[in-house]
Amino acid sequence: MTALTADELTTSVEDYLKAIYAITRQGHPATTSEIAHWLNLSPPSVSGMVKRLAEQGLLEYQPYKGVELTAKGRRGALTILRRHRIIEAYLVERLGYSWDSVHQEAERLEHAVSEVLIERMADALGNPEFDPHGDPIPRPDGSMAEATSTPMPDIEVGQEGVLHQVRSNDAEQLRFIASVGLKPGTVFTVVAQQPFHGPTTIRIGDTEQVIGHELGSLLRCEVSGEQG
Amino acid sequence: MTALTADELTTSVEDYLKAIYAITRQGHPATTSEIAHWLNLSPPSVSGMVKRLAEQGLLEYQPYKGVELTAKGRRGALTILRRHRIIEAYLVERLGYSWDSVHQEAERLEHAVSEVLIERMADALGNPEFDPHGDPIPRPDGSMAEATSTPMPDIEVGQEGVLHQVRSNDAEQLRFIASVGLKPGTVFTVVAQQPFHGPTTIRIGDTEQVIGHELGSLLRCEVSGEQG
DNA sequence: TAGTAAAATTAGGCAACCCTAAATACGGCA
DNA sequence: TGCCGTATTTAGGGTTGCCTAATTTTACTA
Ligand SMILES: [Mn+2]
Ligand SMILES: [Mn+2]
Ligand SMILES: [Mn+2]
Ligand SMILES: [Mn+2]
Repeated sequence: MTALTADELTTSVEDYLKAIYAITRQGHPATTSEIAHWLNLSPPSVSGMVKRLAEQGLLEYQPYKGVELTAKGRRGALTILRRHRIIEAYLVERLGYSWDSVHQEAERLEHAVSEVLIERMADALGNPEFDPHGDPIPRPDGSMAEATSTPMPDIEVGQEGVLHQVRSNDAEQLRFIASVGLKPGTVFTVVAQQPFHGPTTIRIGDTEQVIGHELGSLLRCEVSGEQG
Repeated sequence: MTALTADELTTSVEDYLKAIYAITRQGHPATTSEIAHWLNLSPPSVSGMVKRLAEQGLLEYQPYKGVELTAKGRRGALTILRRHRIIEAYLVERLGYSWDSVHQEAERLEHAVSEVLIERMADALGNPEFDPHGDPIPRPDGSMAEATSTPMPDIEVGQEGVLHQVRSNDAEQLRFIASVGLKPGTVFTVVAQQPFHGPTTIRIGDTEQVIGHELGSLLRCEVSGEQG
């Protein structure tokens, strides 16, 4: 009776769905330890929860084989993702948050807002397609814009690029990226690229910055042309 | 260790503090059944929780005698009340909510917003002193404006009044009040007042409305003068 | 194909909260 | 003063979610 009627997901469940969605985006089922690591929980906690989620029909679970979301689970994940990203956009646009500080606030609010509030925020912003990190905002029907963009280290030396998307939720990483003058929309030129996963050197305006490969891979850019 | 460091209160605890604050405003300790009724819980649940809150130093509890908030508990209650009322004000001012529909949304959001967000919302609104229902918004230091105002049934026939405050959280009551054309700020004239807790008849613009005594008592007004 | 290290699950617990049923305390009245 | 109804607490349970320690499974390697 509860399972059929209650459409409400708990905060924990919503965060699990988001995590599993993010992990499985990479093309493989989410393993227990990946989920545990993502959510900062112990593997046994994940094992237990995953069983409950499977019972609720939110994911398919094969012991020792990892999990994948069902259509219902994916719908849930996309709903929360929409909430999260609209909240982030709203906080930045209307309440003066910096793009590298909104994530935490959204992480809590996403579980407390109503559908009505989300749609009002979206309307107030003109129904944006991307959040402040360049992540596409799922539409109410679950579809979303796909930003096909290039990791910064893959851009050839001499090319000019625009940073589109920062694929990180880590506050320290985001703060660091912001501190070197990068944010979605920033235009830069690749000055040098070390081989063997070495760092990328870029010029932003008249300052040069060196970005390690690990961080650089999270920066998704559009190549905007040759630079004399 | 947990009790001393962790300043975070759970959603439940925050709602208990608000309830107890509201009840004890009336001048007497809050009884178990009053709290249970206010929060829609069973008395045993309240008995149990109240013990936990006393251990956390949020209230003083004498079995069978009711509870009263400690200074710490009152601080907590006022913090949530500030959050709740600023959220209500923001939703009405900036996101097009009607004053009779914001309460529920605020009831959830109040537990999820950070101090930073609340202060940004308050700043965006110019640090208002009252929420959309006319309730005073506690300031960060815990002080608040005191609206000394008159219950509608106490206004003499022929007097003009301004509705200042609607002392109800009940969605149906609020909707009804809104439906007869009343909201904080509405000017009206008392046309008739039945004795023995009978209804009040008022004129708003050119329509007359009859308000029962129970509802009328929740409507706090300022008498603005004689009306020819 | 046996051996093993890593990954995952099971076992056993705990804290927060809520509930119903049963027992008990309180306060007013006869 | 003693009885009685009401308010309150205690007893006993349930769910969600998280944890550590122990066990089991898997997959890889020798
Ligand atoms: Mn979250
Ligand atoms: Mn984002
Ligand atoms: Mn609440
Ligand atoms: Mn209010």
